[in-house]
Amino acid sequence: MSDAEPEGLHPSVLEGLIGYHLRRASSAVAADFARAVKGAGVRQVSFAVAAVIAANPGINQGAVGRALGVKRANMVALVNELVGAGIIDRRAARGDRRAFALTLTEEGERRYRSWVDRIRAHEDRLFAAFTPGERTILIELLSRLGEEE
Amino acid sequence: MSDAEPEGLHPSVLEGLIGYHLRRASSAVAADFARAVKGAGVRQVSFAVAAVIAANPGINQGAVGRALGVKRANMVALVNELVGAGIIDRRAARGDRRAFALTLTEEGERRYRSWVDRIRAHEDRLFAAFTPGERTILIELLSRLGEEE
DNA sequence: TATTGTTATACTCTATAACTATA
DNA sequence: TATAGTTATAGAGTATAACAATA
Repeated sequence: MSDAEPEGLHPSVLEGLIGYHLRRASSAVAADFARAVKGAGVRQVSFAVAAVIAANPGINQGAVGRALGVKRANMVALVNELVGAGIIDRRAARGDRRAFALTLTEEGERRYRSWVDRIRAHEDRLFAAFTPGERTILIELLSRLGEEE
Repeated sequence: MSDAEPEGLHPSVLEGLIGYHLRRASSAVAADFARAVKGAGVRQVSFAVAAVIAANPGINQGAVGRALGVKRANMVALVNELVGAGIIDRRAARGDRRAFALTLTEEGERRYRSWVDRIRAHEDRLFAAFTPGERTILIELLSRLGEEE
């Protein structure tokens, strides 16, 4: 059935562990994601940051980090990377002089949309053998796990 | 519904991407795994190695690595770690003088069983809100993804 | 006191390339 | 030529601690 034993090995305890399958699936999907956006100058995390900003213009770094489970210390390089690439704009936030308001630039909007297209194509390819119902169920089950942290 | 936006943010494209939910879920489960086995001297990967050896006594490193998607170069430290901890035994393989046959030691069998107990408890706790049917479906869907590599 | 953003740093994980000894 | 195991090393990814400015 499942093929964690490609050389005809005996199945192990791992077959019954959700964590094991999650680990394998997540790393396989991440590897295909990387192939899909190769040369586009974006990674899973930086795309996630761009997506949260796209949906919430003017949001600050800390809020993006909390939404994604990324530590504030690690947000710095991530935001610098996107600012440096001309994807996002970092302006002083009105009302809080400690914070920055993040928005996509015009160029960033275009790049972001092309990333979304590539990534949707990658998921459609990878999940071609899944029915729409199966995809929905998978997302529903996974989203019950990922939001605690 | 889903809570990737804990501060009342607008939902983003990420909500519809399986890869995103996989990433979050996998890292949340891995973090709980780490808490569950804290002090037991085992990690997700080393447990996986032990599990494959437990189910396939006499198997060699390369085969374990291929079964788990771990590069042979990285298997070395992993096997050394388990040998050093007295969990597994590394003997010359009969019939191939390049390879080693790996088995659990007696002590290793005991430790392995206690790890399995802890890990099953961790999964039962984490998936308490999942029905047995949901767990089965989740494993089934995930196992269609993780075995390519 | 708490929070925003920052720097510096360390630790883990994984990938690649080159080597040896056997097959 | 290919495979089993090894070494060395580099690059991600992520975590912690401490700091300045502001709330």
